[in-house]
Amino acid sequence: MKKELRIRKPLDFSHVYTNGRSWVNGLLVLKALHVDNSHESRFGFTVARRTGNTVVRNTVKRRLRESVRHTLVKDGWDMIFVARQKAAVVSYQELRDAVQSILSKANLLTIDRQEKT
RNA sequence: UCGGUAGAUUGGGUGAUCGCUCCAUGCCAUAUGGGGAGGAAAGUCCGAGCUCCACUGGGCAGGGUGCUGGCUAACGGCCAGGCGGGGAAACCCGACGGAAAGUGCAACAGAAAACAAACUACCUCUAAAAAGAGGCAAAGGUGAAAUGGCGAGUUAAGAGCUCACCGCUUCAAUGGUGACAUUGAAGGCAUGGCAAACCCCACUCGGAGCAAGGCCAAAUAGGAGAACCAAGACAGCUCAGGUCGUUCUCGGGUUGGCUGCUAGAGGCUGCAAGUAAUUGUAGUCCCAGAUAAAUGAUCACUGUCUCCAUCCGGAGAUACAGAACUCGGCUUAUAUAUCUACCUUCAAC
RNA sequence: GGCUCGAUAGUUAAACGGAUAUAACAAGGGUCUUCUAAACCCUAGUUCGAGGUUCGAUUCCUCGUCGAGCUA
Repeated sequence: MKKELRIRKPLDFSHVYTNGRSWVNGLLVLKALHVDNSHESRFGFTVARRTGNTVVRNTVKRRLRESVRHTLVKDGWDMIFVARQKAAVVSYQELRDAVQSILSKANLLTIDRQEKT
C-alpha cells in the first residue's frame, strides 16, 4: 500500500475517531468518515497493545493491509480498522472475509467485487 | 554404551505470482539492477563513542566498585591465577578489603549474648541436715551463635595451670610481579558474630540525552517603557565570583520538512605474538535505514520431529521473538538439530 | 526512544530485620431483635514471581513480570 493511501497523522486519526461512523464485527471495528470524492480512499490500522507482542501485532496489521489491498472500495473515504483481540488468533482467510463483510455492511464496496490484479 | 560436564554452531530450504521500502542508473505519471530483522533486534542493568550545557576556586554531601595479575576506548565485562565452598570426577559456585578506629544490633529461650559474670552441678570449710562462706568453670540444659579442639599430667575439685598434636597470632627465611603458599621459631588463648547495619580504607564518577543537536519553512510586534541584583536560573547542596536576567504595564503564535542516519573501536579468511582474553599484519567484502513504523500475502515442492497406518500414504507441529543514533558487555526468553573436548560413583558389556 | 517510581486481605492504606503481618470499609457466618439497621464476635493474605545475604526477610541485595508517571 502506497504511503499516500495510508492515514499517517495523529490529527487525521483523531478526526476520524471523533466524527466518523462505526461498524462492528467479531474480529474488527471499522471507523469511516466521508471526506471528498475526488481522491482515493485512505486507510489506517490500529492494533492495541493488549492484543499480543510486537510480532503478533505486526502480523495482524500486515494481513489487514494485504486483505484491503485485494478489495475494491469506494473513493473519498478515510477508514480506520481496529483489530479486536480475536484477530490475533485467526488465519488470513478468516480475516479477509471479516474485512469484506464489514465493508459490505457499511456499504463501502464497489458493485464489482472482483479482486484487483 | 547409559549417564554427566564444558564449549561452539544452527535457528529450515527452493521456486512462482502479487505487493512495501531504500540506494544506484537512465528518464521524469515510469523502467532496469541491487539491498532489506536478531542471537538475543528484548530488558535498559553497566561501559563507551557522538551531541549540547557547565567547565573560577573553596567546603560539605551523594553514587559506584571491592582477592591478585593482565586485556580493553571503557566497564560492574573477559582471560589467567590464588583462597574458600560443593561434587565420586570432569567441573561448578563465591558482593572474596577492614570487626585488635568508632557507634550500633542480636526477638524467644537461656545463669550469661560481649563484659564480665555463675542457674543446676563439682570441691573445701562451718554444719546432723537445711542454710551460709569460699574455690572452680570440666559436665548439664537453652539457643542460629556460649569464651580454642582432643588426649595426658597436675589437683580438695577443677581449669592452657602445664605438656604433645591440630588450630590461632606474631616474626623470619624461601618461592612467586602479586594474591598467596611452604618451612622454621616464638607467644600461650588474648582477637566471638553481623559491614547486601551505620561506617572506615583504597580506587573512581560533572550533567543530560539523537524527542541530543543543527538548518529551513510557516507564524509573529522575538518587542516597547520603568525598577532592581531582593528573589530565580546556570542540572546534588552551599559560600564567594561571574553570566543569564527578573519584576510591573501593553500585546502573540507554531507542533511541518530536511539533516543528524549509517564505512564502523566493521565483518570474513590467512599468518605472527601471547597459556588465554586480546593484539599486530596481509588480503578481501560493503552487509537494513523505517517514522501510525517497510522487510509482507498466497500457492507448490521439500527438510526435521511426533502420531496413525502392513505398505502406498495421511494428519499435526516447526521455538523465543521484530531494528529505531552506533558499538562493547551483562541478564533474561528460546522448538529442535549438529560438532568438539573431557569424566566414570552406580548399572550393563 | 529515553528517564523515574511502585506492587501487602475484595478495596484503601500501615509496618524498627524477630507478634499468629495491623486498621478501616466491603463480603460471608453468628449474637442481639418480631424483622431490618446499628452494635458486638468470628472468618479469609504463597506480603507480585525466582534466587541470594542473614540464625531469622514484608523490610536488605540481584534478576524477572506487571502497572503508573515524566520527557517533544
